[in-house]
Amino acid sequence: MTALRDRLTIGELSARSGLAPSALRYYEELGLIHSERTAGGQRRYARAALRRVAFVRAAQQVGLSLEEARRAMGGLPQDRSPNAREWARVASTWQHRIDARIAELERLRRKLDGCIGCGCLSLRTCRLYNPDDAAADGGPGARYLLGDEPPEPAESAEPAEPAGG
Amino acid sequence: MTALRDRLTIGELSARSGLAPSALRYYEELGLIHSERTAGGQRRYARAALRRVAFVRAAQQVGLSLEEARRAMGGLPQDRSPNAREWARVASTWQHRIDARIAELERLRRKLDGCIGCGCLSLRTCRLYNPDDAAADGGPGARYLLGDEPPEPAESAEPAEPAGG
DNA sequence: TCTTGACCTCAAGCGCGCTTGAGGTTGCAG
DNA sequence: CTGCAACCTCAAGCGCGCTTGAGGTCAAGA
Repeated sequence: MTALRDRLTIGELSARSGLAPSALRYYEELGLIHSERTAGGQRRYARAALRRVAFVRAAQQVGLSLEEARRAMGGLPQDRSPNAREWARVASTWQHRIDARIAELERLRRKLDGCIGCGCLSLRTCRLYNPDDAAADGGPGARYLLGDEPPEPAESAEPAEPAGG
Repeated sequence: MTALRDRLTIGELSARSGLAPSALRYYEELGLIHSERTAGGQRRYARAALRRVAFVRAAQQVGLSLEEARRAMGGLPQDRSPNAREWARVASTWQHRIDARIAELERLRRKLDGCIGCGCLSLRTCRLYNPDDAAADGGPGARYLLGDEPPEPAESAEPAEPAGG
């Protein structure tokens, strides 16, 4: 097997990571992974590259761009296993990212839940469900289904009755 | 105020939704929202468009494409409030999406957690942390940090203790 | 040694989700 | 009626994350 040397060809890395060679070259161009070259100019990857690729994919799942992933991996060595400290630091950054993302989704979920369950299906009183006339607060970008809490109904153009749950 | 008619201009919808007019025109082109036109050809939106836009943005948060969002809103009327049944159906589709996404993230989180906490920081025994030598199973795309469970180390192509130094 | 598939570079292209710009029209306030 | 901001269409462009293709080289098995 060509695979038994301690360096991987791009084809091998591709097979193992599930990413196309073109994608790996692209990652390398962006500085996400690193390779050495044979005398003839072909890429050879250290095994650590496989972990880095996995990292990048996971990063994308959490919503990071490739550039952000690159920065996130700043503390990880290119061709060696990271030590505990390095790993812990990077991973903890992640936990926060992930937690934030989960919280965001749970907020969204609860809002949809509440909307169905709050008994306000008359569609006039539920500010979540029917926010049209209390909008334009909180500056551009306020969208209830996303992060923002509905504003107090103070200057709303429509009579709002608190949605009893 | 120009806003008090029951139809919104694109500028008003833009201000209230936080999206640029160009984005709204684009959404309309894709069939995500709908407008009527004045005699002169300018767009006028029903208030329901605001809800639809919020919906789209939320959909994007959950990871849907605009096309998927369009399909997801298939059950919602263009220019009036949806009824309970319509809403419930659409929203429940969402719950599943959101739940799946959350589960995915929690899986990822737990893996990172475990990696730090499992005591395997020798970096040789932890298959999550150091999966290089058990990879290439599960077909292309197997990446431990994502959804896949690490495979049993049985038929691995390599001796478990390479990587000298 | 020869063969052949895997590899190389460079440039262009694609799909998504918009934005920008040119060139022209509408509609409301004054 | 006039002025001017807001609107219109259409076409092109952008950033991201890759893929595709042309044209050529490398390296390992027979």
